[in-house]
Formats: sequence, structure tokens, C-alpha cells
Amino acid sequence: MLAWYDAHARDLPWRAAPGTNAPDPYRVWLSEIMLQQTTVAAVRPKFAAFVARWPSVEALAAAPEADLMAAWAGLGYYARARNLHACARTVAERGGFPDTEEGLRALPGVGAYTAAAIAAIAFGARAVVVDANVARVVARVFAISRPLPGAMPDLRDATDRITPDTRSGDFAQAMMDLGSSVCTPRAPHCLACPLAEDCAAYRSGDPEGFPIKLAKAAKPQRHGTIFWAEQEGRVLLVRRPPRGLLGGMRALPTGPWADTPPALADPPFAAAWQMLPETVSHTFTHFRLELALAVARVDGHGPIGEWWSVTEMDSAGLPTVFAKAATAIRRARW
DNA sequence: TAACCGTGGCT
DNA sequence: TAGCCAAGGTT
Repeated sequence: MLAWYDAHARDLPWRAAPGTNAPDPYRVWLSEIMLQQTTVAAVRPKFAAFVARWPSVEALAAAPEADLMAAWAGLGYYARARNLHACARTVAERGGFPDTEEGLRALPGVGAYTAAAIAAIAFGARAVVVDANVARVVARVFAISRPLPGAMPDLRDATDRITPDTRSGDFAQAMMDLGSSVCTPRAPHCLACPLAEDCAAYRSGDPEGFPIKLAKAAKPQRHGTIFWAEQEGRVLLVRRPPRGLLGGMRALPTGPWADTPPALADPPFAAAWQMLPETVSHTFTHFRLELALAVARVDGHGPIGEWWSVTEMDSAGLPTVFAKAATAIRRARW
């Protein structure tokens, strides 16, 4: 795997250039948080923007929370952004990142995978790194037939047995690159795989059949209303509660979610609300949401709040569902 | 343990 | 196109 990595490693901006010293722990940590359940393609531009604006963990720790949340908008899983800020402050306070897996694991937003990855990649420690790529590769090489996620202990044990004592960070990244480019979820390229001869799933003739996953639950449909209050080219934005769905993010006002389409539930304030004919649909991790759109023009006596210029909506840092709604409303004639 | 928590790329 | 999937963590 290390030989394969030396020849085929992806060129990623958070990796140290070949032949240089270990990469900056700040960049490794930031990339690992961004990459949680998120594709490399989505992370690339966000990572570049973050390191350009906040070149060090001290700079990130000193940033206003609202700036960080807005910069994260669009990446999803916003608890990561809240934890990112808390973690930056902790690290800046203690004068640098912990260099052990145990120390890293205690940081907010850093779980078993991320602690192992940072320890191995940034600090050269031997650590057993199991992400979704490694899990898939290992499940195939050993033809582990127990379904995920119950098989995770087996996968970790198997990964431990094949992790080298030196260059374990490169080994982990090699496994991730292999899983990303060769040992893919569907139609794996076994003829290009350095592990094919050692792979039980390949010998079985059905590599794609591993790992086995349990069927996912269907997503329920929910309904709600988004409120667009406009005053002299500005629209009223709110800050969502600090936890829960889209927690801490700037947003358009909404009513509650329900199982049936709303009439006109809980507008943020009294106004001549008008329902638009179109709706906006959005799918979250565990439910689908269809949103009715309520609009109103208000005079100079609108509520106190953050009135954001309509022509500068892109810089508001709205989560995707609100950006979608804003686009639909701005296109509508009303 | 299992529910909760986003989004965009890919097929 | 609708579903699958991703460098998971927290409660």
C-alpha cells in the first residue's frame, strides 16, 4: 500500500508536499473536520477560503462566531462549525494541538476517527484510522459478512492488524485514496488494485457485495412556511436557535414543521402576508421538507432585526434550503 | 443503542 | 431521476 501511495497519492491542498516535513496540524485538523461525511470536491473551495481568511488556529479562534458560521454555509452539518470554533479556542488557549490520540479525542468535534487521523497524519503516531473508505476496503479484503455499522469492531481489529508501525498516516491516506479511486462503492476497478490478489471479496467474484449494509429507513415528508418580509430592498433575517437543525445559522423566518401543508402558521409578525403559488422542496438527512412561501412588503415600522440587502444575499451565509427559497422568491412576480 | 444532523456529486 | 454515498460526532 505504501508503494502504491508513493506512486498514486492524490494531490490535496491539506497534504504536505512530497519530500517535505509533516503537514501543519491546523490544516490537517481543519480538513478532517470539513471532510466528515463530505466529499473532497465540496471541501476544496471551502478549505481554500478558510485558510486564506484564517491562516492559523489562533486566527480562527479570534474570529467572530457569526463570520465562521457564514463561511461554513453550504457545507452542512453545522454542529461541525460550532465545534470548530470551540475547538480553535481551546487549542489556542492551551498553546497548540495535543499530539496524542487521547488528547485529540477530548477536543470538541473530534471523535475516534478524526483523533486517529490527526495523530497519524500530523504527528506521525501509529493510529488505527477507519473511515468509510477504509471500512469498505477492509470489508472486501477480508470478506467481512457482518453488516455495518455492527461490523465496525471487526473492521477496526482487521485494520489494526494491517497497519504498519511506521508511516501509519501515509498508510491511512493510501487506504482512503484506494477506496476513493479504485475500491469504489460501485464497479470497483479490481484490475488496477494492488490488493486484488489478497482480496477475499475479489476471489469470491462479488467485490461489490461488500460491505453489507442494512436498508435505510424511509424519509418522512414534512411541511412548513418560509416568511419573506421586504422593506426598501432589504429582507428580514433571523438567527436560528443554537442547537438542532441548522442550529446557529442565519436564516429566513419559518413556522413550525408539520405533517400536513400549513395554512399560514405562526408568521414572525403581523403583516399583509401573501402566499406564492410555488413551493420549495429540500431533503435533509432524515426527512423531506416542502415549504410554502409567504411574502409581504412592510413599511418603515417593521420589526427590529437584521434587515439584509436583497442584492447581497450571497454573502449572508444562508444554509442551502434558505438560499433556494430566496432564489425562488426573488424570481417570482408578486 | 439509535436518533439526529446537510449537502452536492455521481450513477 | 431518485437513490446512494461521503475523510462522523454528539446526545
